[in-house]
Amino acid sequence: MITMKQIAAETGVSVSTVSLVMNNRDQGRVKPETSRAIRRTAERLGYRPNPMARSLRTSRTGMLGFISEEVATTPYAGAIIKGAQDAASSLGYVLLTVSTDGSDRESDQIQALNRYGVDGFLYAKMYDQMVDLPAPLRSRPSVVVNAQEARNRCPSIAPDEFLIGYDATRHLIDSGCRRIAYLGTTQDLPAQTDRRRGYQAALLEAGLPDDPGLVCNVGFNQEALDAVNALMDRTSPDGFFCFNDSRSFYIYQAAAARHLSIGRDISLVGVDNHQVMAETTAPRLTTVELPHYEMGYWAARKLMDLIGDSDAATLPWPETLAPLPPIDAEEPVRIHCQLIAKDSTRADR
Amino acid sequence: MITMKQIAAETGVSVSTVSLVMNNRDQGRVKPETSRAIRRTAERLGYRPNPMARSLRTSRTGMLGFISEEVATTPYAGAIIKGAQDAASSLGYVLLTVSTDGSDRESDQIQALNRYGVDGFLYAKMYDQMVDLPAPLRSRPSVVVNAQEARNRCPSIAPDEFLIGYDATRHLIDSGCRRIAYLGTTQDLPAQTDRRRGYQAALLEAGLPDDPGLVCNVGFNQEALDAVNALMDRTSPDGFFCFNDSRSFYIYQAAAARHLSIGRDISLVGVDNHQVMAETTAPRLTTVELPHYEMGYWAARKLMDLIGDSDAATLPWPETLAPLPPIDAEEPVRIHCQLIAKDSTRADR
DNA sequence: CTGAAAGCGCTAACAC
DNA sequence: GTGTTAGCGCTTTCAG
Repeated sequence: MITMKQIAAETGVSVSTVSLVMNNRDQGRVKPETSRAIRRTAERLGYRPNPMARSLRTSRTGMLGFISEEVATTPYAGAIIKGAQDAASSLGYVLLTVSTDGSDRESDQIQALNRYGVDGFLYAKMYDQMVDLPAPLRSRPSVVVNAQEARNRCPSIAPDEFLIGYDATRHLIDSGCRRIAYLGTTQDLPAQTDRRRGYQAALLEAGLPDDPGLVCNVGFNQEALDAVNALMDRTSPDGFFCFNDSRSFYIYQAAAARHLSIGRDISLVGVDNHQVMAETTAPRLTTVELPHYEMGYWAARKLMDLIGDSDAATLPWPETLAPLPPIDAEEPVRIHCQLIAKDSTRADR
Repeated sequence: MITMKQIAAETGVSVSTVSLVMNNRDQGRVKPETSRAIRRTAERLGYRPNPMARSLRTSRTGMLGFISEEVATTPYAGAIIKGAQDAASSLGYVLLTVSTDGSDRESDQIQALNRYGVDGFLYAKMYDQMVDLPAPLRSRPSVVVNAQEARNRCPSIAPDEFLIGYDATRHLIDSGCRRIAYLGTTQDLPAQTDRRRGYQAALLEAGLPDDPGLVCNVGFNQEALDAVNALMDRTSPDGFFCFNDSRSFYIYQAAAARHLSIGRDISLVGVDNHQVMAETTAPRLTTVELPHYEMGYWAARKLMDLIGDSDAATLPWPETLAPLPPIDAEEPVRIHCQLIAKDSTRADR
């Protein structure tokens, strides 16, 4: 590791001058040619500042604390982390990650992050829910990811659940479906109620009846499969909007048993049903993507903004958020869901 | 943040004495009662050392760099991270994570980690493969996770692929299956060849014929499904060993179309088929778990050992690695696969 | 046994 | 314009 001292010696100036130049505080304070000389040797020697030493004076480390629960079980954490990571690293920040499964260890972990001097916190959840920001975070820059802060104590970013239901149903309608079933969950989640509201809104708007017999909320296993079988026998829908992967999977099984082909005989829009269909191609098989990457990205950007990093504003929004895809695609299409950002404009775009 | 200076002032001693005591270097150097007094005020004030300041002198930060590619797409990264995390945090270490998708950014990321002064590196891959440890890591303590270092430049930990095939097949045999199919992948992976060898070994050992007609390597989509359908029509196996999630899924579809029930009519052992069956319960539906968590844990432990932390030896091995489960379970069972650790005894146990 | 002093790499007043 | 100085929190000789 090469230090300012060495640059100073090499260039024949003092350390403070080097410091001024390296921090771009040399406007009108250091003679331009001195500046240039310093920059050149810094370049030549491959100087990189030592963040630790710097933090001792500035109490800013360039590290963001990333707190998430149950990282282990879901694929989504990775995507969120990656998004946050990308935003962070393009501004020279770095992520200090901890996962907290046992709830009591959470405050220990936060302690640890604080000792390491993180500049702020990303508090991520694995599914959209109401959360209380942990007390130790309330006095520090924090952003909630994939959830909503109950008392609006800090910015947060989460999927627009209503729009998910609306877009998915709309997509099925536009593909020609007329009897569209909603296969939801029996769990009491904001996502469940809001997506269903979106589903109904789309039906109404299209002048289609909102037939309660087409709504089916199921749990797991045989019981769920039985319910789906009953639904199909009773109402023979031509399109399905599925709450998640496992729900899509029941449709798959029921359809196979009836020798119905997804995409040919019936259409299906599932939320995040990546796993089930990762390697399947079929028309009229549609995935609503939960934009975990984008949420992570947005949150990190917002956090750096909160911290006071003026460069945060210059960060581009990742291009992956596209408008609704064409409906007649031969390949499975992906609907990118919108986000709701609290405390600022809608996802800032 | 409360500092040594404050403790010194409060106790009426000098900072250096406090330092000695807090680092447990006070044996026979500091009067026991002074030590006790210092410890008491430290306790009372809730003193925690500042790792940044310490690292300035010792050039040890207590941070481990975690490098992984394609974190975004797979659920496994999370599990590995969590394992590493848990091992690390129980010794007071913390994880600095970076993900490198673009290959050229990798060295930048490593640079960044180095500037932050990480004590060593975990280099994780998303599937078992041969890797070359990146050059900048070769001179630093490093451990390869879920892959094998081509030139044995550093310790590594990876699943025992042969044993996966053997255990899975053995499990099917023990459950009464006699015509066991292997549904593999057409990709050229070490996992594919080794698992298949294990499959054959188990058959031979049980005196069952190794019928090539029962081995079926497929790619994706309709083509794969067709192959599976053909396989079932041709040989009607009573048990399946599936390479991964998507392969299991094809069996599911083919079975449903024949009104066969997994668990009742046919048995299935799939590797890591968590996603497909996460919420399914059925007897004779078995998952071979790839112990990502354990690999992360082992690797972090090994790394801290490499770094020279003597406490690393005291870390317990996580209990989750259990022996083969009973075969007549009513619930789906999980087979925990064994690990192969290079450069030390087999997974240290 | 304990404290004074130097220094890790860097920043920020304040002189010159 | 540039250098001197002090100090962030901690460790580590070295005196006493």
